[in-house]
Amino acid sequence: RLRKWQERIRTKDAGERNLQFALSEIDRMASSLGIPRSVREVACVIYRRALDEDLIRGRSIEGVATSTLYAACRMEGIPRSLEEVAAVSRVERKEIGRTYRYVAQELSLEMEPVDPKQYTPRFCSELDLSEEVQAKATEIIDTTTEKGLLSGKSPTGYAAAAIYAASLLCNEKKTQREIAEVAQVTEVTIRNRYQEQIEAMGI
Amino acid sequence: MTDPKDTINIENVVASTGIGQELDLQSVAMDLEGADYDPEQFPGLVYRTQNPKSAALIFRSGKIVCTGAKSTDDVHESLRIVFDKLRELQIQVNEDPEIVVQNIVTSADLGRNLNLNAIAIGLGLENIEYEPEQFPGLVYRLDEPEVVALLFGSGKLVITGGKKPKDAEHAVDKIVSRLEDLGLLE
DNA sequence: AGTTTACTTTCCAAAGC
DNA sequence: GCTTTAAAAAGTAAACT
Repeated sequence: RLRKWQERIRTKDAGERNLQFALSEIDRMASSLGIPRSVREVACVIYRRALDEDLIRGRSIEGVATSTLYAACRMEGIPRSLEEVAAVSRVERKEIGRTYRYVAQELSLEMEPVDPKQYTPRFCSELDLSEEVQAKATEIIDTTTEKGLLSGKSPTGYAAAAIYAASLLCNEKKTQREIAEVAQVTEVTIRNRYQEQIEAMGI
Repeated sequence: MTDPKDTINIENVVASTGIGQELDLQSVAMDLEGADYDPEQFPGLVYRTQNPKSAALIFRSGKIVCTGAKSTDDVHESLRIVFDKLRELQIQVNEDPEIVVQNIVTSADLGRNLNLNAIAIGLGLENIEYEPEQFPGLVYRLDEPEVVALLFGSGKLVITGGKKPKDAEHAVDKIVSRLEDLGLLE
C-alpha cells in the first residue's frame, strides 16, 4: 500500500517536472524567436491539453512542446515556419511537422491553411522594406491567389516571391538571396514562384 | 466531358501469399540469382522480377509479399515466376497458393484545377489534412470506400488503401459528387 | 539561371527489434 | 514505433553545370 502511494507520488512528481520542463522549453524557444507572451500562453494551454489527452506517450516532450508553439503561432495569426521553429528546437523539422499534425488532429484544433500574407509584415520588416512594398506584396498575393496559383504551394515561398516582385516594382530591390535568407527558402523556389506570379499579374 | 473514372490508372498493387513451408533464406540467397538478403537490415529477402516488373519480399516463414505490379493480373504473374524459381531450387510449392491483394494505388485526373484551400475548409477540417508547407497534396480520408485520396492543385489525384480496383472508382465518384455539391468543381 | 536527383505524403503486408 | 519494397501526385532542397 505504501509502495503504491510512493509510486503515485513519484510519477506525479515526474509528471510535474516534465510539465515544467516543457513549459520552460516553450518559453525558451519563444524568446529566441521573439514570440509575444500571449502566444506562449496559448502554446502552454495546448500543451496541457495534449498532456491531459495523453498524447505525449511515445513522443518526445521537446517535440510536442515545439509543435505546440508552432500551432499557437498559427492560431494567433503570426505563423513561424517549421524551418524557423526547428532552428531553435532540438527536434528535427520532420518530427515537428508529424507531431504537429498528430496533435492538431487529436485535439481537433481545426487549423486553417496558413495565408502567405501573414508572413509579409515580418519578412518586410526584417528586410527593411517600406509599407509600400508590403502593400504591393499583399496585393500580388491576393490577385494571384484568386487566379488559383496558391494550391499546393508553400506559404513562405509564395510570400517570398511576392515580396521579391514587389521590391522590384517599388524600386527597393532586394536580391533573391537576401529574401531567401529571411524566408528560409531557396532562391530556386523564389524564382519559380516569381515567374508564375508576374505572369498572372500581367507584368 | 470525359468521366474522371476513365482516367483511373493502377500504379501499384501489393499482395501477400505464402508457400506454407519454412525457408532457409541464407541458402535461397546463395542459389537465387539477383536476390538481396541482409538480415541485419531487414528479415526479408528481396527478389525482383523483370516481366512483369515487381519486387517480392520472401520471409523465413515462407510468407511472401509482392509489390510494384501494375495490375492484379501482373501480381499473379509475378508470383507465378517467384514460385517457379523456388521450385527450381527443389523447394515444394503448391500449384496455386492463395494470393491476397492488400493494397492498390491508383492515379486519376479530375480534369480541372482545384482550389485546395477552399476544399480544405469546405469539406470540413475534420477528415482533411492539408499542410502545403509539408506536402503539396490534400489528404482526404474516405469512410466508404475506406481509402485515402491525395488531391492536388492540378486536379490529379492518388487513391490508396483500396483492396479492389472498384474501390478507386467508387472513391472518384464520391469525391466528384462531394466537390460538385460544394461548388468547388467548376 | 536552370537542371538533376532525392526527399516529403498516402497505403499495405511481411519478421524482428 | 522502426527497418524494406513499390508507385503516383507536385513542391522544395541540395548540389551541379
